[in-house]
Amino acid sequence: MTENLNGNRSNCLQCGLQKICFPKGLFRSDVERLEQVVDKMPTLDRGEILFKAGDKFKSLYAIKAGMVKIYSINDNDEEIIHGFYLPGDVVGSEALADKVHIFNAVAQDVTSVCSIEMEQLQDLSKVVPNLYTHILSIMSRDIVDGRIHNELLTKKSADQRVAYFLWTMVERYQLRGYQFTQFRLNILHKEVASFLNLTPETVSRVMAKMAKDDILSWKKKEVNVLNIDLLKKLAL
Amino acid sequence: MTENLNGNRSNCLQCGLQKICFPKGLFRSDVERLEQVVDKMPTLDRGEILFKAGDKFKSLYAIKAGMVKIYSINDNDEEIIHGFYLPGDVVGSEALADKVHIFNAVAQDVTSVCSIEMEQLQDLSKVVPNLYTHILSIMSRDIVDGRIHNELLTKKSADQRVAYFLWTMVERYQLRGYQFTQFRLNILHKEVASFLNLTPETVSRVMAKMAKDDILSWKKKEVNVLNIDLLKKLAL
DNA sequence: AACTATTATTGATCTAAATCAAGTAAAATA
DNA sequence: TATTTTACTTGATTTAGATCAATAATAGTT
Repeated sequence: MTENLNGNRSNCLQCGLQKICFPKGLFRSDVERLEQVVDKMPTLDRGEILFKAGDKFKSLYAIKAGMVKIYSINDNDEEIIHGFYLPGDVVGSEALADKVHIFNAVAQDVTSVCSIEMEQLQDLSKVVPNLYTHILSIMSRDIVDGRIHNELLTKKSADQRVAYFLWTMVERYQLRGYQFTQFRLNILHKEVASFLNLTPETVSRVMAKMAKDDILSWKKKEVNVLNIDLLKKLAL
Repeated sequence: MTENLNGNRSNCLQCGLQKICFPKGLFRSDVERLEQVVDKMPTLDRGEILFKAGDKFKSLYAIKAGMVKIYSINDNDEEIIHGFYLPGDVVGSEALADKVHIFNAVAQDVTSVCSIEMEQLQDLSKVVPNLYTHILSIMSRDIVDGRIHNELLTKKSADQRVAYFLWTMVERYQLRGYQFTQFRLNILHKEVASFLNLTPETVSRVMAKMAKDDILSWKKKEVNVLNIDLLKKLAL
């Protein structure tokens, strides 16, 4: 195990995200060992880069606070957003095969991230085999999420896509114990549009309809959920 | 290591797919050990099920010959095809998190499959740590493939989607050392349509155009590539 | 506070591919 | 082989959401 001189050693045992994040399902003794290879990184401001396409892959990243957006740029210079990641989520695993990142990850908001160096993690896995099982789980979820998202984009109407996006954000914040009937969502319409394969105009029109129907309002980054049941019904 | 009484022990070292399939990148000694946990399954006929949504996950499957289609059924009873898998490809990893399959896998043609029981694989990984690295690679590729496919479905025209699909099939068969200017492709138009989020009518129209332009013909399951450069150009 | 640059809204028009329709061809079954 | 079913083809019409356009609101900067 290498010395950690500059990095800020994290404290998984104390962290409120234990039940959601990387230590999920590990024994207390294993989490104590895991801590040894997890570093807290300097806080990122909105727009700051966590990694970008072409960067060498060295670590997985667990979001501690804030939000991270994963995206690529296509031939048309369009930004294609593949996901928004919240506290407890782990990003970077798609680079494991080639050890090079092929997507970009930027802080969507003031964001704090723990880095888990892959080499150290693999060393530790020899002692804590559960760790590998856990990475496998995270990745299999990513595969499934990708396919579900595919289905959303290809089989659902604009109304359903926007409703589903908002409803899952509500669900995810709720799971993390946040206030979820009223929360800050620092995402632009054009980013939602990119994620859902719509135009900002269409997102705007759907939002207007939702506000009119007293389902949900989203003004100046503040989401107000007015009728969660109707939102869910629209989403599914 | 449990006894293997009924299964047909496979022979990875003799298999022509070594360079593509699961043993890729493993030492000869490791492949010898891997063989011990790989069983050849009875050949599947077209339409026969490898696993279906709801089945308990026990094994990963490596395709030895033929083709496997992975799909789900949505609320509208539509078949949503997530991928066609060729010899050397490994399927089933998306079930690792919950140990339950949520997609269906059926033989698209006469198909032969090797099964790799996950528990045995995990036992073996304690001795051959490279094995885990390899599963991780396979899964990270699946994640990336999903996102690339997403981009195909959302940003490309019907012409481009069909061209890309055919071109990748050509590439994949070529990689496997098959004849690729002329090959059997036992997939229905409506299946291509499902995979590419199009209608069979649109696929038919695109194919008609490609035949007219002497790029590629596909009649009675037989593909004839007439101009691979033009096909590639259309695809990218 | 004034200025500038983004972002969001709303309406009018357009378009790629879906849907509808009506046939032909191929494959499966008797 | 004849019959039935399933798959493919081609044309006419429709439609959801994109694009174009012209403000309005918001955020960032001097």
